[in-house]
Amino acid sequence: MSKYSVSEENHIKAIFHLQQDQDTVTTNELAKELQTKPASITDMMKKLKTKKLVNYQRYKGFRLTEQGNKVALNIIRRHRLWEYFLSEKLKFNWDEVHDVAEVLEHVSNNKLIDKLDEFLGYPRVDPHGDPIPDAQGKIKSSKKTVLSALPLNTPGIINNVSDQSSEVLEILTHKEMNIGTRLEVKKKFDFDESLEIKIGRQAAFTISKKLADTVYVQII
Amino acid sequence: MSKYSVSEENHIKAIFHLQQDQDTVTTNELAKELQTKPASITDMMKKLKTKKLVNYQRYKGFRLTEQGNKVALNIIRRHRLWEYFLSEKLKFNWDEVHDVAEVLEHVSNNKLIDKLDEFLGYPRVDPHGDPIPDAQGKIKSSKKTVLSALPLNTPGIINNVSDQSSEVLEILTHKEMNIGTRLEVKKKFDFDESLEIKIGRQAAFTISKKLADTVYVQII
DNA sequence: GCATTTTTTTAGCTTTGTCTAAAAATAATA
DNA sequence: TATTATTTTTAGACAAAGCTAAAAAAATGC
Repeated sequence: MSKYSVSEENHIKAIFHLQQDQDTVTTNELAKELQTKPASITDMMKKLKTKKLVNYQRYKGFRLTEQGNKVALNIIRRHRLWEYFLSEKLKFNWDEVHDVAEVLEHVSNNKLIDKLDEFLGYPRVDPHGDPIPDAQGKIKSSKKTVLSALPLNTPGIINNVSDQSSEVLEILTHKEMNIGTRLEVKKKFDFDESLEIKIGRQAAFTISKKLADTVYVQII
Repeated sequence: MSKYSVSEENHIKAIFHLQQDQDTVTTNELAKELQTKPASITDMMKKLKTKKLVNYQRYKGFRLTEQGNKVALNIIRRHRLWEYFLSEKLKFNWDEVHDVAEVLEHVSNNKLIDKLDEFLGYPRVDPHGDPIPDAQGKIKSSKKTVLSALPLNTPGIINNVSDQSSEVLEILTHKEMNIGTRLEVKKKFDFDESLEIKIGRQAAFTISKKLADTVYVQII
């Protein structure tokens, strides 16, 4: 597996994430995701096409090739292992790990990553509950139920948060909603779709639909 | 402390090392050290001068400013902490850590480095015995005696190896000469200045002057 | 189905960091 | 000291990765 530039890796990773819930990624979408201009995306797609990492025809959108997917999973593996390291070993808060891992993920030395994996005890999920691909790029995603769709009075355990921003993670921490937290939905308000949540024997509290859409639970 | 590019950091670090044993660093020397061309060095020196990191007048050589020294010590701190981490935690051999640390040293997040330092237990030397600057950039260098100058039958403990190449480090490992190893010089041969070394109760063996010049000991 | 809007691409420019070739300054030597 | 050799700098070019403005293609709306 050859080496790619930081910029190439960021493009590959962003396409990987975007193509999960759509069959083709557009120039504008990717430009928005990477906070860059559409013209720059076109240039990069041409380059990644010659490197056989994306399938691309002009005006037709794009997707990663098999090889592109492999590269993406490797980057994601590095990112999530570093996140786990920062959180478990260096005691970073879960809302601080993402930005640091964004830099560390580009240190592409496979021996380093495999030894880090071993040192960490082969963790299966990162601090946000996202699965960590193994050295072969295999990833097992647990089936996720979004909190906003959890039926009333059904106990669930938070196992994933889809938003990595410290904005969201700080609110969740403040409400004591962490990975592994067991909770139930006690009430749903039609007016604004907000939810009343109960954790353990604490008093119930209210969260917005928007926040509940970022949290995933496993029903137990 | 602002952020510098990888290339800028590499230039700063190289100047720092070169200026230890000379009062002024020349264009050609730095070009050789960084495996680049003299013309490129001139360009970079102009840039680092405007950033007040080097004192430089054309045709007159250069040195780091106070600020340049601070930046250099910070880079060296990062490098050596990562080396320690790779060696102690990830179980890399001491001849493998340098190259990986060359990349990791450029991740310039102070919180990361300070937390790494704490996690590692504030180590004072890296796997080659080189001192690790603290968060304030303070560095304490132990007085070093070069092995080739150690008097006969005087016990010493290896506390530093000045060559980071795996070539040298592999030979030393093979001869069981590591940081902390206690040894004595039993004989010196005038012809080629080679030395006969004795470690513990093993049989004595011979090493070349060139190798002995890379090893430093503390006399006990 | 044609005009308008939106999206995407192209063309050409900028910056960073490198290079080569030639010119200028300094150092070495006869 | 004059000449030659060496070192350093300048000038100009190139690749990577981004940008703006304009052109081209596709999508939308009446």
